[in-house]
Amino acid sequence: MTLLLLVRWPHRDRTARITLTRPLPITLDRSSPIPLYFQVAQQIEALIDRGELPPGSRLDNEILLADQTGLSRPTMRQAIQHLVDKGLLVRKRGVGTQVVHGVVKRPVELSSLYDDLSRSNQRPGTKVLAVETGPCDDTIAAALRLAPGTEVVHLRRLRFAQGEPLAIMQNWLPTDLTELTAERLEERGLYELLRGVGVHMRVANQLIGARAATLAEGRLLNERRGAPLLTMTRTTYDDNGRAVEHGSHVYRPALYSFEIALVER
Amino acid sequence: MTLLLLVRWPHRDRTARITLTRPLPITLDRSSPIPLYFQVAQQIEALIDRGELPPGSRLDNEILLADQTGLSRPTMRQAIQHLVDKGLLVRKRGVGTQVVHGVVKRPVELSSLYDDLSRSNQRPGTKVLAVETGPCDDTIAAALRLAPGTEVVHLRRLRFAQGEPLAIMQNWLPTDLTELTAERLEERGLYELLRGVGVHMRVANQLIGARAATLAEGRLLNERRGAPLLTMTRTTYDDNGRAVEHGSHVYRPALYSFEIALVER
DNA sequence: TAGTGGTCTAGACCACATG
DNA sequence: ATGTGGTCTAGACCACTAA
Repeated sequence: MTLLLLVRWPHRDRTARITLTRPLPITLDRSSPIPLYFQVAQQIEALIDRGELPPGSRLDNEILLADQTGLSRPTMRQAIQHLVDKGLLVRKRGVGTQVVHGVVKRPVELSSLYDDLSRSNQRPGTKVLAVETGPCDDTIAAALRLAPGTEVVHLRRLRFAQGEPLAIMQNWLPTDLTELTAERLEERGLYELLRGVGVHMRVANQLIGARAATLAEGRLLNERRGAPLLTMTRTTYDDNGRAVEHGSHVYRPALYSFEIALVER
Repeated sequence: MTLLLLVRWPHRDRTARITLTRPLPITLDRSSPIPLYFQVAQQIEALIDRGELPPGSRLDNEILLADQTGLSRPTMRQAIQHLVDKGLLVRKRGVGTQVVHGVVKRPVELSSLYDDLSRSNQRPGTKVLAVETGPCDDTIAAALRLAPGTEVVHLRRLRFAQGEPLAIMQNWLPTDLTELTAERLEERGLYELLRGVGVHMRVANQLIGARAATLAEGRLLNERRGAPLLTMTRTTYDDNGRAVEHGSHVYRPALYSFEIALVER
């Protein structure tokens, strides 16, 4: 019977439905400041990570899950939607919710605006090449939504990972955010410093491309002139919608790449 | 007074609060199959596009907006959250909701899994270099979650934009999805063909990098050997969580780059 | 202190997929 | 016909921000 179906609708999922015999072991702490939906999402994610919810396995439906945990349906729904947005679950109306296949590697958080390299292998090193304040040119002014010629801070840093040069990072920021010194920048990432002074970064637009290394870039990165480099320019906005940072970075592609999860909503 | 504040908390938004004098002109069609929250989101987005809600302007609070439109607060909230997820709005508890600064360019839809190049300038052309069926190697098998040696379809295409070669695209797909022919692939994108036979793509993981062109790639792309190329490998999953496509593409960086919006949730 | 968004509840009706 | 997720309502309480 099943085989016949596969022949007639060959694009159907051919893996057997894996259904848990027991309800999900979710425990809630209603006195915690962590939202209930988030507690649920974290625990389901942990189950997926530990393989207790293998790829392709089906979750119970929303209403049943809500009953089992003692939550309302909208709250349980919010938890599940959170994991759908992260690319861990897939749902289809009339069918149900499944763990997505192919979770070898946790997709990089779309939501994280952390300094790109703080998650780089082991101790990332930083050498600050320049910290200067001066009038910005028209390009930077346009990116930061400032009047041309406004004073901005200009950073130029060289990043290392495991002793190897990894990236040249240039950034421009409004002068009034915080006092940036080479010492601080060599022990903490730029984003970490900004968060530490109360800047809440919310939205960023990134443009990722490639180009050949200049001679100067090659010297800094141990590459020859003309070697391919991965480039990223980015403007970041805070929770007031104000531009707080513009960056122009180049990476050695053998040591760094961008991993992105896309989700259809 | 305002100036004093700016001196004491200099990282605050220095733009004057722009508040609309009139309620948002939202009209609803309750008989439409389009969800109400989506109708609202579309109309607010249109207002932003037309400049009637300029960058930095503040929206009324959720409850007021819900009253004005005759919707419940959760529904209005869903509409606003939709635009926050798209990077158009920014909200802060205790403060309100604003249009984000810097909307020169509509960020590319994170949600869209459309064929990368169908949005490329004007008439994109395609030359199909190969359409073959055969056993896959271990790399492809792992990417598509198939047993090694399973038969798969292998595509190799050259993309043009305005007559210029733009990208070499290789893709591998399970054989049971649809019948792919060179003719079909030259008039429609791969994703469009897949959607046309009922495949609903939901999640994709992309890895973006760079490397030097090989001699063969250079010949196809009008580049010299060693020229920098932008690379993207991707695996796409459907609404059953099944891998439906794996791609490995190289792009000429002068003609193509990736634009991405990141949103902190 | 007042105003905002963040979270949560307990229902309801509907569209869609499946058998 | 049944079961699923998608949408919607009308409230409620809380945490955070700003004045």
